[in-house]
Amino acid sequence: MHYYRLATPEHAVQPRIPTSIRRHLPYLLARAYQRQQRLFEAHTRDFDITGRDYGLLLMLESNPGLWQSEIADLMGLDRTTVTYLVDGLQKRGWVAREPDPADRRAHVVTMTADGRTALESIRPAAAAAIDEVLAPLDETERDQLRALLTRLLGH
Amino acid sequence: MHYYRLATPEHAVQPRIPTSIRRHLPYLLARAYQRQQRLFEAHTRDFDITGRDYGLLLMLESNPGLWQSEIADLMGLDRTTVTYLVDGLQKRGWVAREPDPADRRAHVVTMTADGRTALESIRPAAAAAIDEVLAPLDETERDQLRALLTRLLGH
DNA sequence: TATTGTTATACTCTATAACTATA
DNA sequence: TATAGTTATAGAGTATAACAATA
Repeated sequence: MHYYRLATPEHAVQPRIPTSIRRHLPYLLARAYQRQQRLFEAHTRDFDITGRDYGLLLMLESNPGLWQSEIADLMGLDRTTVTYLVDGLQKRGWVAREPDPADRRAHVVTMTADGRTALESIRPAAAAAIDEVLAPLDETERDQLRALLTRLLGH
Repeated sequence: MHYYRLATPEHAVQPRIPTSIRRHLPYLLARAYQRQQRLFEAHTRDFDITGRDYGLLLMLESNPGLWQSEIADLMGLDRTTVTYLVDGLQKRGWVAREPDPADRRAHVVTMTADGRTALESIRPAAAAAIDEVLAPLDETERDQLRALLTRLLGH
């Protein structure tokens, strides 16, 4: 890319991200997230799923019967966005909504058998994506990153 | 929120993010990025700017006269997305496009005087946002996070 | 009155494809 | 032929406001 500029003395200096920006944590965080998103997409191209869909399935796996408002809290999303998200998974037959007998305003969301099957088939691809994202870090560094991000989030 | 559930024995267990997810790096990265985005928005509400706009202005500050294709490379974006991004900043009068005399296919993007003024007025709010995001970490931890994310990105 | 969820709607961001102008 | 940029267009994701059902 930009061969002409590189070959031309006046333009021989390739534009670079200045150190002030390369050391800027918001920039690093945004680029890391961007890379993670793209690698997840690349690895799960054969499955009709996004990273967030996958995250919600994991959430439901360990926490069956969540209310949509609870999903909104747990994922930091608006109620209407959760409606949209659950709609999509329900159309694929991966989750079901049932009214909560204890509070009929609320709908309880659970994974279906098809959802569990889909989750199992996607899991290896998701794991491969994570492996590629984290490839530059050894186990100790991954633990450090986990600890730092956990502190950052106040968890 | 969910007062009824909390007050009811059957529902006394508040739904929690399971440890398996709380320790999941993709989840932590996504939440950290989400938090950063929202705090930037909250702090810069008085200015008509997004985090990415701000990042591009910083990029142009230290690298005046970038081609749009170079911006695309540096920010990991598609050419058409850069057109859209530069359009927005140009409408606000913060950047200007000029054809590069050395290669008239390309447009050179520079900050205007108004752009520099805007950047200076926004900088304190952006800094406050970053301070709030990073508040849980001391200087040593910030350096560690910088180093780990830099390695993650292969920079 | 407050809360859960839905719907209608609109806006932002992103990318693909087809184009133009230059190289 | 290949590259830089634009335009038209479409799709994802997000949110606000108004609403219905229930508490």
